[in-house]
Amino acid sequence: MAQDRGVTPRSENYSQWYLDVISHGDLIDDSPVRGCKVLKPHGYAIWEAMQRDLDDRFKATGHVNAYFPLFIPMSFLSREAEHVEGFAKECALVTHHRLRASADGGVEPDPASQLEEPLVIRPTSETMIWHMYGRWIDSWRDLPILVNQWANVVRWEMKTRPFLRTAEFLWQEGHTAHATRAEAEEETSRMLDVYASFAEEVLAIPVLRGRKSARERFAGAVETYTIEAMMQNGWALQAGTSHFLGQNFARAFDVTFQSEAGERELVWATSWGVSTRLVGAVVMTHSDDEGLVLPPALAPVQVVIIPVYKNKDRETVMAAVDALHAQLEGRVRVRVDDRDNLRPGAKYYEWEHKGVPLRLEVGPRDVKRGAAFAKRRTGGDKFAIPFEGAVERVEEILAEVQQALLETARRRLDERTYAAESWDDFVRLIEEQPGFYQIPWGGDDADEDRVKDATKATLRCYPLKQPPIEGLTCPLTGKPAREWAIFARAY
RNA sequence: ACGGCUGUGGCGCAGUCUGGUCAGCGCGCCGCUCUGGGAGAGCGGAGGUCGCAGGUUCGAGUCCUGCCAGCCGUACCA
Repeated sequence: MAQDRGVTPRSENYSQWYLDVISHGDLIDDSPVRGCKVLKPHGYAIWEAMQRDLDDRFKATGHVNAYFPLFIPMSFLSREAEHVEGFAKECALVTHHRLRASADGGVEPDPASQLEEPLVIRPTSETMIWHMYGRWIDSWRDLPILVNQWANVVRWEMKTRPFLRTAEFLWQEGHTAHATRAEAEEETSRMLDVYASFAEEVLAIPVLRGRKSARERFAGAVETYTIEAMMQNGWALQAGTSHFLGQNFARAFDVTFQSEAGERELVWATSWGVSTRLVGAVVMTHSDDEGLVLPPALAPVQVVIIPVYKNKDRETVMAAVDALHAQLEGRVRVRVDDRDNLRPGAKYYEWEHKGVPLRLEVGPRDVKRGAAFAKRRTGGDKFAIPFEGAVERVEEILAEVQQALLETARRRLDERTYAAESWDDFVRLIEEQPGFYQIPWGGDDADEDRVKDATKATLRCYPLKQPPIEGLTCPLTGKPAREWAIFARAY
């Protein structure tokens, strides 16, 4: 079934391409539970690599990790009015704590074990954490609290897509408490910058920093800041958010502190998070019609060495492979594929599908001339890398590939950021030419809804970098322009 | 959640309309041999209560009902 081994081309069916890349890359498997996926070792390794790098960045900015419970008393969710409205529709509940044998031979909840108050499986942890912060915060000397947690959360989504939207997902959520508004605002912006530089430096995904409109803002936040990435089909993907929560949660959970001046004041809050959705962002940003492409800085395996030999050459080839492996190990993430039941060609395809940035082939001819035969995952002809000094050359190549991926993605973001002259113009263009539309926006919430109803495009953000807008008129509403806004179709 | 389509060994499918050698094909998998620079070949094997539960019938993969899951579209959302 040679024809079934490939990936559906992007041009033919972009959604199917995405699913094919993930399945050929061996990242995920279906689970028996609706909307829940299994992260297979290669998929999880990508998330682990993200975790490691992000965790270092959080620590470097003064944060510490902690862990809060999965179960939240249902009454907590109702404390903050907007928050409950935002999440009520997608909460899973635990109502019993015991099963018993049922008449049909199976099991059923034991009615006697019904909980007095159902527990919500956390869709996010603001409520639990602010309940706890109430116990921890007494004086200005207890502040700031800069805590992050790595956790799973559950949001009962109707429509799921691997990595981009699943019922259960892995993420980190930072929750900080501050004595002043300015300090909390500064934290919000600092963490947005952490996300943006992580996305660009490690994931090779250029992002647009912006502020969410009221309609798109996190339920319970005063302001939500976002990094928006552009996928290869021109759709936007919210890749991370940082929220200025004001005093909303402090008020809801009655968290006050005594200031230096001796006054009782409400605590200021932020929260910020990124999730396994970022794996989907990487897949969609860099992969091609051959399959997965991983940026070297993120790739669990950066270099794979494939021995090529006839039986009579086995020993000499393997000696050279082992020497090369020893040279690279510790400097780059390298793996030797010495499986004897596959021919080299089959291995090439497999590792290409898994997104490994660089492949080194070592056969009798290579041993003779003292160089490995190399191939970049991202294209170009095969080329020789002399065994001597190979590790430096390999590191150079990985750095080049990393850079090239970022540049390609950045070019796409730039080239596909458009303007629209009028409502009709916009409605037509967003369909024919998906991308980011930079609009001098003058509309209100209702106008925003009208755009969405007509085009499915949403106001992704108000970019933090705002060109002058004085005197411009909003092409979509005819009203005086207030602020530049990005509109796009989004995941 | 709504509408359309789909569910048959691990994967991709044929068979369903017209109920009765209809449990089949390709790939993959296991064993051996020859092989080995882009998905190798030969020979020999293993593997399926036909998504689940009821119903109609002498007889159900095939017909009926319900449920579950997946895909596409729509609505909602990180």
